[in-house]
Amino acid sequence: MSEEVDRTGKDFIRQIIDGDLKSGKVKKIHTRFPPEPNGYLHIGHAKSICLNYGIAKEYGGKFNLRFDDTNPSKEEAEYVESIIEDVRWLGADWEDRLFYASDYFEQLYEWAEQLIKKGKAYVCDLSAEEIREYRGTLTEPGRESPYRNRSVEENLDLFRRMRAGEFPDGAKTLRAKIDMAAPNMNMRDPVMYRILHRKHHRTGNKWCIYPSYDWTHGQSDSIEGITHSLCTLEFEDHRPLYDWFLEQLGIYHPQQIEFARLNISHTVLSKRKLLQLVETGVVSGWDDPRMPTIAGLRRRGYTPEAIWDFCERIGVSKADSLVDIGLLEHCIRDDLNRRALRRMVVLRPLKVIIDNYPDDKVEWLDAVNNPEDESAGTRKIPFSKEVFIERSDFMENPPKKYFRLYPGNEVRLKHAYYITCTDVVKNERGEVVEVHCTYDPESRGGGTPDGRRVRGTLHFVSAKHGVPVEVRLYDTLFTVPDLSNLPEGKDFMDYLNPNSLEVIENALAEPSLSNVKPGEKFQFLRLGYFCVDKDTETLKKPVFNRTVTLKDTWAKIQRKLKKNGG
RNA sequence: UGGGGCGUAGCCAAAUGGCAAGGCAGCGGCCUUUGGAGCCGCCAUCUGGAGGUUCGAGUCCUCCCGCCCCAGCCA
Repeated sequence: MSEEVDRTGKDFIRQIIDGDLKSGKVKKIHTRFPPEPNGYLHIGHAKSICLNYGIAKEYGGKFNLRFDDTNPSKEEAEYVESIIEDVRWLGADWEDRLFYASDYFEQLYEWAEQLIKKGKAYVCDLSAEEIREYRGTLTEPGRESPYRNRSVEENLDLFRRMRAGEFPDGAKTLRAKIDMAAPNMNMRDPVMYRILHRKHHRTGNKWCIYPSYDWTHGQSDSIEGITHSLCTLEFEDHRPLYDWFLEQLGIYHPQQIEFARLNISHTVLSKRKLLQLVETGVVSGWDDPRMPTIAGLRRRGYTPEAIWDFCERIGVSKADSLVDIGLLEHCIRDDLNRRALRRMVVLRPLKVIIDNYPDDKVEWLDAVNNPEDESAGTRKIPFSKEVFIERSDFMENPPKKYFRLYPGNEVRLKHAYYITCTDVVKNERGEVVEVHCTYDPESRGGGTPDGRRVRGTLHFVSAKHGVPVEVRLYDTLFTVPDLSNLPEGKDFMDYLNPNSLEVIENALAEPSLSNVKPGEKFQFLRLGYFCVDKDTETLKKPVFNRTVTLKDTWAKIQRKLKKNGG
């Protein structure tokens, strides 16, 4: 205790921050999340948001949301709106500090003139292709542009005329004058401004030259007084360039720290690939419940709490990783287990007729809403002579360890009665269409005075009370875990999972589910967690998305039996 | 073959020269009116490899191997 910094268990970034605080390098922590509005946010961005906002909160500091909107040809207002919504939904609070890099265009322009005056930047007439040729390769140094030694006066004049719109797109660029032989490619006279006669979503037609990301990012952080600029690994070798700009300008210097971006198995996390999925119609949109976007996860039924939990569990480091999607699923199960109300829904109904139950009798039985939370209370569920059970809960010739309904076996209908299978009715194709049972009136509520045990408990829906609902079952978007390392000639689109969506249009739900609102979440007993989809309003019937299944021990046993030749 | 990073269990990830945390997955068992949840136990004689320094090395040194990123007027 005392002067030792306790770093145990903290990620390396927090350890650095602890050190900076202790040494007095910084007094208050200030972080930011700097998205480019050219697509929807995904779970990888959530990692960054949780890191940046989490740190600001833990250290009593501040957190900014800033759009890095330096490229009007890719960016749209729709994206800034969705991003704002998603960051807010995740619970990160930027208070009154919502900024745009485009807010700094004028300042950036002035700074550019400053560099020109110092002889550290020049207007270059080389075309894009020529710049590439002059840049050299990874192993050979580049050559200096023939325009590199223009006078300050000429550069200033040309740059001002670039701004004034005298030149067409691509005719000229403003470049930093650094070192064409630098082993770090980023230092080989990088482009600071390009001519782009394009309308910007915020500045409109005010500008026809736009600053590059490299020329914008570090200074934006500097302007905002960001103490720790957290970004992903690919910007590590841009850091010397940012340092160079900041030093030439003589302005406040934030500390950049890089961490590894998130990868998750069986999905892709790159805006380019996600855009492709959207544009090719493989998914219904950025918020398709199969998408790893924040909007998709939200529609799928994920909660901000589960996403935060996930981001905390995966940790932060500099090692490339591929996190098992099972961990994400664990997090949402863990959260929903505690808070989701239980309901009964039968996906693929099989009729059960209880022969010794009175024809027109209906009983309303008590059912616990959530065994994990007594305060969730109870509800009434109807029971009658004819009920539906899950087709998979009956087998005429069951394998070993099958505890569900089969001829002669007694099972419990959850919250209701014990029933015993007495007969099976089949159609001409030999398919079971109806099962006959008898019930034990003594077992009302699910237990008997004699205390005898039944191994199986089934969910059910009373036939005459069942409410038709649509249920959408999702699986992973891709069939292989690692989409970053595919065989020669294969593309990630070659591994799309044809069964990533299965729609069940005629499931039957208990009556309490007849009136639900989009976003509401439930556990359907023995099936999984489900979330009411927004289509509920347009389709005029309840539509549920399966967020995640329950853990399925029986499926595991089946797999084992199969493997052992059972 | 230039530069910048990274290698700890099936997957993440701690460790800061003192006897390899934790989580997910997996495997046993208990319990159960959800084959859910919960509970208990097991799961690295070993840190990419080889040498070296040290009483002591995942941590320090040397060499080697492997993987990722950089040649946009994208971010």
